[in-house]
Amino acid sequence: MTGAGSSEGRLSHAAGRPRDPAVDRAILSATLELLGEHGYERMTIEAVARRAGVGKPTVYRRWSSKRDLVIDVLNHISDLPEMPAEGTARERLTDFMEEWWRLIVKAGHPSYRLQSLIGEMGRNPELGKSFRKALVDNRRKKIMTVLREGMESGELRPDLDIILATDMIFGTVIAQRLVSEARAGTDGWRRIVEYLFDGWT
Amino acid sequence: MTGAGSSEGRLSHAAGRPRDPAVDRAILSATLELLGEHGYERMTIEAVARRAGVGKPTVYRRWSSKRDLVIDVLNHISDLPEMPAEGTARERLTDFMEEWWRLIVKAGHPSYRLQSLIGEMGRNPELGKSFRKALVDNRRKKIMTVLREGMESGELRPDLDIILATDMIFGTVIAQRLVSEARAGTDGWRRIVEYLFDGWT
DNA sequence: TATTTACGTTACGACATCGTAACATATTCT
DNA sequence: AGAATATGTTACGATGTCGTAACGTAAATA
Repeated sequence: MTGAGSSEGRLSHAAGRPRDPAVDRAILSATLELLGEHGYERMTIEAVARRAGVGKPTVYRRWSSKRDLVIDVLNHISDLPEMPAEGTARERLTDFMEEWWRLIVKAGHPSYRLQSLIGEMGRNPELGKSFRKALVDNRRKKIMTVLREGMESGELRPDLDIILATDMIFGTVIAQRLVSEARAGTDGWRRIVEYLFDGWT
Repeated sequence: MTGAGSSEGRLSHAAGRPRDPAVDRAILSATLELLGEHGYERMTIEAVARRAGVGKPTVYRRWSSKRDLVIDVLNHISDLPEMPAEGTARERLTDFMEEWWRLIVKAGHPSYRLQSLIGEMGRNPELGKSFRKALVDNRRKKIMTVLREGMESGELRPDLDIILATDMIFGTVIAQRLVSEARAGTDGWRRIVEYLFDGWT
């Protein structure tokens, strides 16, 4: 199936009206927003076209199906923030969480409304893997890596259950977003790391 | 709108075939299972009827719409586990988490597959409140209460951000279920409390 | 200017689901 | 036995969405 940019194979610019890349971007952007707002089932191609300011055939000219369009969108999703390379595990995680908060809560980027699709991973046979890749895998891997390095450096207890510890960070973000609706304090999720490293007592 | 049991208003048993309460239960049970498996949109009344072993008109005889049926199901959902009344905050939370784990992971009760619907709360205008009530409110309130009591008793730091702390517990459970698919260790989520009270260092 | 391709509008076929009608049968009470 | 209600089967109308066809217009190149 072809996606956006399928004209790249032409060696020279043949006659005919060239596709407008801005249209591609508008469609992808509209899809991202509506996916977050409605979820996969409720989102319609008609709504995507309207939001993008194009006609439905224009969408189907680029993507052969609704499913392909959503897969393409999920594949474009940013895996920011990056994990800082320098500093202690605590410092790196603190900076990471603050930057993550900045992206999600402060900037309100549409891709970050996708946390609400977290349940689709295990329930949507068509797109489960794409959802997981877009929403979970990359950031979770970064967190696990820094925790492992913290254990190796003696900064964290050597018997830390890494899977559970990673879920504690990741899950807190999900709960803040979906349950408390990210009316998080102004500390940019730094306190998550503080509570986890120092404990509540 | 009438739900199951609407015949209760009859003072005496008039002529006619009485409704079978087992049919009510079969429908509610089938709805719970399919809701967890597929989510609200993909779940169909036809599939519910088939799973319950009844005809579609039998479902619509009791609930006037798909939405009413799902609301009824969500209202029936158990808010177990109970929070133990005795002991320190740590002991009570530890027992609570272990019992929660027992219900969700060990017993595999269908209602506990509903965590995957956590995203519906903010996205589904018809049922958002019902989802929130069924999936979040009661247990979250129990956790917040015991944390507050721990602060008052001096067991927890007096400046603990209760909302965030509650989300740390609640979110970890969500992540364990949806991300790590509850291949939690055999310690029944006791370690969550240990990590949160003692910290990772 | 002619040709080629993109585009939006409109309409449509195919399909799925919601919810209900019609009806024969089953189950209860009077 | 008759009346009343529940039930399942079958079919259906209404509606919505997916995806596409037809067509006139726009935008590019030859």
